[in-house]
This record gives sequence, structure tokens and C-alpha cells, in this order.
Amino acid sequence: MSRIRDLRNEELTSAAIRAVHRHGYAQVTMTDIAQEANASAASINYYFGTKEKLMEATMRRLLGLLRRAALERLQGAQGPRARLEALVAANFDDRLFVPAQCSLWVQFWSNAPYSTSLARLHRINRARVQSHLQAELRHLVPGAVETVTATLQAYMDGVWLEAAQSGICDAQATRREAAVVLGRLVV
Amino acid sequence: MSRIRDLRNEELTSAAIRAVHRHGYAQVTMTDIAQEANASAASINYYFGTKEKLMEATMRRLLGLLRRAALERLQGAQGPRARLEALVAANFDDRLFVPAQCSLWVQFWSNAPYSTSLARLHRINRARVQSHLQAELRHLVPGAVETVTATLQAYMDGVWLEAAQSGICDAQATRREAAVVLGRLVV
DNA sequence: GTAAATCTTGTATGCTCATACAAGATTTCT
DNA sequence: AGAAATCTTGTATGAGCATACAAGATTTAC
Repeated sequence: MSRIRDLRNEELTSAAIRAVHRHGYAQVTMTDIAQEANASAASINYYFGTKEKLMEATMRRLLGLLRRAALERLQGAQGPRARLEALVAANFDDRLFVPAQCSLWVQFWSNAPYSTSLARLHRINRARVQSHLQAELRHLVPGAVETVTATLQAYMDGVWLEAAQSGICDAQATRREAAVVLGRLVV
Repeated sequence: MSRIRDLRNEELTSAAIRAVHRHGYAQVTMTDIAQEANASAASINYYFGTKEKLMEATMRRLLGLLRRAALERLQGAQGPRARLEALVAANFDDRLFVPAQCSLWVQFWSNAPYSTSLARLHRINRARVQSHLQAELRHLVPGAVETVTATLQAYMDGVWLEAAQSGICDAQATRREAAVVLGRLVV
């Protein structure tokens, strides 16, 4: 991959995030995205081929952020409880949990059932998060692994949904709040 | 209001639910909706004026279902705990928690920030649910009313989100599961 | 320096869509 | 029955959109 190609990839997906945040997934146009990147709609097509491929790349970028945040936080975590907290905190990492990305996240997921590429990404991501959570919860709540896993996933999704609505993403406060919830939920 | 107007209102909003479920909020067209109702796009316009007004009416219909389910279930509920359970169960009522409506619910909310009418409905609905939950939680978890209210709302939203993704809505099982979660969360 | 490769863009194309409109069908009222 | 009100639809309109394309600009390679 050439250097410039990587640069444009980053610039354009990042512009896509801002444009979708501003206009909404249902209404955003290639021109909107191009303007956000100070480029032309045609050049986006040159790099990505189609709008859908651009969206897929954009989502991939967000998923990469989440994965990296989770791995980083798992590094310093000793024991199941700390690892569980790390996983949950990663979901609300400073680099991830910001208004534009919240907005995108929720809109992409709600449109996933209608796009095979987004559906695929959703499935993969969800399975990964789920298996990470389960691995820790087996040690912590042996009798209720399934229930607590599903509850935590629903809780985190719900927090994203509300954040997207309100436009307010106080990552630090949300991590604190999530820790309190964990305290109530996991013994 | 004439009788026929009420009939069409019901037929068309109900067709809108099916059409959005099938095609997605971002892609559904007036023609899709009309076909689902065995009518013409023009007649939808006659009754609702614009697509956006149709969507608003459709959402209003779903919100009405939720309100009615909650009121009904509150009737037979004695004491804060039972009332809390009634509120949560109402969210997963048989008449509400079905695939097409899940799908719509999530898509409408994720698009709410970009539509003043949907945003309004979202705000009102959320505030109503929140105040109902809080009223009961004040008696049950006096020290953590805010946290548990927010957690429950996020949890319920998250369950809807996942149901919309998977297309699976086992209302009864979900109510049971929610009751278990309540047991973990509320002392 | 210059040719090739890579990148960028303005414009054209063809399509889809929401909505307007006017004419016709049906129902209601008397 | 006949007139008026209400409802329905086919078609027209005009806007907006993703994408294709070809020409030109820039960068890279040697």
C-alpha cells in the first residue's frame, strides 16, 4: 500500500464519520463527505469504489479503535474482575466514546440488517466482545454467565444509543458509572 | 374524524411499519409503503401530506402501544417492586416486542437526532418512562435511583437493539430474562 | 528531464424519488 | 336519483443522487 493511499483512507473515513454525524446516515451524500474532507466526490469513488465500501471501511476503522482500546486495557489488568472492568471501560474509551463516533456507531448498527457488509462486521464484532466478556464472567458469576453477558452487552449498547441521542459523551463519567453498574450486577 | 380516515390511518401506519422493517428506514420509499398497504403513493400523501408526517404518525402509534401496555400492567401491580416489574415487562409486551416493531423502534430512534418531529417524540417518551421508573426506584434503591434508572433504560434499549439485529423477539422469554436482571440489579 | 504512474476533478448520465395535480371513482347526504 | 363531498390514482415534474468518464494535474521512477 502506498503512503498516500493510507493517508487518504484515514482522511476520508474520518470525514465520513463527521459527515454522517452531521447529516445522518439516511441523508448523507457523497458530496457531504467530500466537502468534509476538502475533496471531491469523485476522488472518494477512486479510492473506495462505492459509497457502501466507504461505509464499510469507516466502520472497520471504528471497530479497530475498539479492539485496540480493549487490548491495551487488558494489558494492565490482573484477574477476572479487573479484566472485566477493562473490557467495559474500553467500550467507553476517550478515543472511542465521542459524539460523532457514537452517532455513527448507532446508525451503522441500526442499518446493519439492510447491508450485508455491515451485518457481517456487526456479527463479528459482537461475537468477539461476547466471548471476551464470557471468558471473565465464567470466573465471576459461574451460575449466570449467559444472563450477565447479555445484560452487559445490552447495557453498553443502550448507553451508546442514549449518548448518540443526547450528543453528550462524557467518557470518564460513563466509565465510572459503568463500574458502579458492574458492582451491582456482578456480585 | 371520519370513520374511514381512522381506518386508513391504521392501515397506512401499519403498512409503514412492515415496509420499514423490510427495506430499512434509509431506503424505504413511499411506493414500498403503498404496495404494502395495497394502495397508491398518492393516497398516502392525501392522508399524511408528507413522508415525514407519516413516519411521525407511525411512531406515535408505537408509543401509544407502549403507553397502553404500561398502564394495563400497572393496574394489577401492588407495591413498588411489582410496579417496577410491570413497567419493564410492558417494554417487552407481546403486542409491542415483535420483529417489525423492534426494527422500526431502533431505526426511528437512531434517526431521531435528524428529524425534529422524531426527536420530540423521543424526548417525550424517554422522559415519561424515566419518571415512571424513578417513582418506583425511589422506594427500592433510595441511594442509587439515578444510576439504576439509567441502567434499566440502557438495558431495555440495548435489548431492543439486539432484537432488531437478530430479528428474534421472544417476548415471553425476554420478560423472564428482564425479571432476572431486575433481581440482580435491584437488591 | 522526461516518461509513466498515480491522483484529482468537472461534468455528464441515468436513475430514483417525493410530491403536485387533475381527472375520475366512490360514498354520503338529502 | 342527483348533487356534493370525499377519496383514489396515473401521470407529470423537478430535484437530487451515485457513479462513470475523460481530461488534466501531480508525483514518482529512472
